[in-house]
Amino acid sequence: MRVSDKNIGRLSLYRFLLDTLSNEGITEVYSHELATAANCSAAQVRRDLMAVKYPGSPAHGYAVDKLVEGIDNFLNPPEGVQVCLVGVGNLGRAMLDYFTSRRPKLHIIAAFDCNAALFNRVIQGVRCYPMTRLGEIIHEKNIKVGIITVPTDAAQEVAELLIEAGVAGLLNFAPIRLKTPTHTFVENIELTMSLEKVAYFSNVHKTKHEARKP
Amino acid sequence: MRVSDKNIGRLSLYRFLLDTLSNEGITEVYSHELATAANCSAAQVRRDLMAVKYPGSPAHGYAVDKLVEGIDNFLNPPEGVQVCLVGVGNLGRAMLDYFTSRRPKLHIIAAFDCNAALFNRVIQGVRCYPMTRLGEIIHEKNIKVGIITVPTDAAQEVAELLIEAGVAGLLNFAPIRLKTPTHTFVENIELTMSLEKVAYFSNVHKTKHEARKP
DNA sequence: TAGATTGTTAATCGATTAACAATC
DNA sequence: TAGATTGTTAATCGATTAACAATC
Repeated sequence: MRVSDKNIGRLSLYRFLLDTLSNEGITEVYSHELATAANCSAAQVRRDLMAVKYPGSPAHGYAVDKLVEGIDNFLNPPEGVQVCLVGVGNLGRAMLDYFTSRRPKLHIIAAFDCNAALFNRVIQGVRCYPMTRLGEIIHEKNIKVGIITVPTDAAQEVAELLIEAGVAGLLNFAPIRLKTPTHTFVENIELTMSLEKVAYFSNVHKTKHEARKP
Repeated sequence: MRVSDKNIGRLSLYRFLLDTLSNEGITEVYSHELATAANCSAAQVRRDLMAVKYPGSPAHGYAVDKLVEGIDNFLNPPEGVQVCLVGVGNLGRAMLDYFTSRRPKLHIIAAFDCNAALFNRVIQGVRCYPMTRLGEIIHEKNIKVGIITVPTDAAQEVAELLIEAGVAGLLNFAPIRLKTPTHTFVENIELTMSLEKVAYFSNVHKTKHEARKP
């Protein structure tokens, strides 16, 4: 089975729903329960979970804790993925806060900024370094993913520095299309698009088109 | 033609690309140029633009400025959409900053927080009000969209207050699935999913699956 | 005119779901 | 066993693209 962008997205979503169930003390879950929560069919859930290769049982469905483990192992390599963040402004701090202890195998282990007042400060458990040490630290700590939360003007330059230093994937919050080599994976967070979707599908437009959940 | 979530997303993306072209002083654009930039086919672009009903010309393609106008008119109602934001922490401030003057017809005109130190302060041109005045101000200013940037624990309660007050669409940054009535449109910003995608498709996994841009 | 692009339909492609044997 | 669910394929559905007449 080809594993697509959408499969990964749904697996991440199931993972999140399973966390919620786990917190409620629920130990078993059926495909149709995850389907309801994720807004898709039970067959879809079973199909997605096939990629994870964690088998369910006709009698008991899936064991919540084992399934979480299975999805984690599938999505992230066992040794974990080292992540850095560039741009410790409001958005950067919010992201350091957001990602703290959300996934055991995704570690933000360094932040970079050009503001000297931040050097060596620890924010949300992450140490802040000057931009000049970016290449050195990425090499040393084997960082493979970079989160870009710098102002738009600086984003392209930062992307190039990160790629040059050996990062293979970027999560980009700046509203520009980064020019990157084809072997680099870029995920753009398109916030304007998201707000525009909400504005469009809110009943403001009810007269034109029927609002619906996609 | 049915207008789907994806169409709206791409239109918003074209809109963004056109802004860039406009800044470079380019006045005409062909479908295949937008297609290259948006990573889709020229036919896709032409098909999407049909919904906008702004006609191109076989000789000159599309006029950049008119097309921007056309997309704006299509995506947002002429009178504009009033938006509020709840939760003026790091993320809330970052969003107030981000959305400033990005779309002429999407106006963030109020922010709410329970921190009394923020009351009546103006942040990025947006006045901050106490939560107790939420219903009153949403009515008064005819606000139809709410952005939720409060901590996870408070998100469900805030969503209910917003919907109660008459908001029709929500942009939710909290990592939970909000329980909302079916007539409310909710767009969830799934940041963990996004980071997980980057980690997966980065060459960390090259041995398992070929990394690709979706 | 010749060449290129637009608007639009038919064909294709891929993703989702229905269905069902195997299993508990 | 009977009833429900899993894993998996075939059928369906919807979105994307190829193709082409109309147009500049």
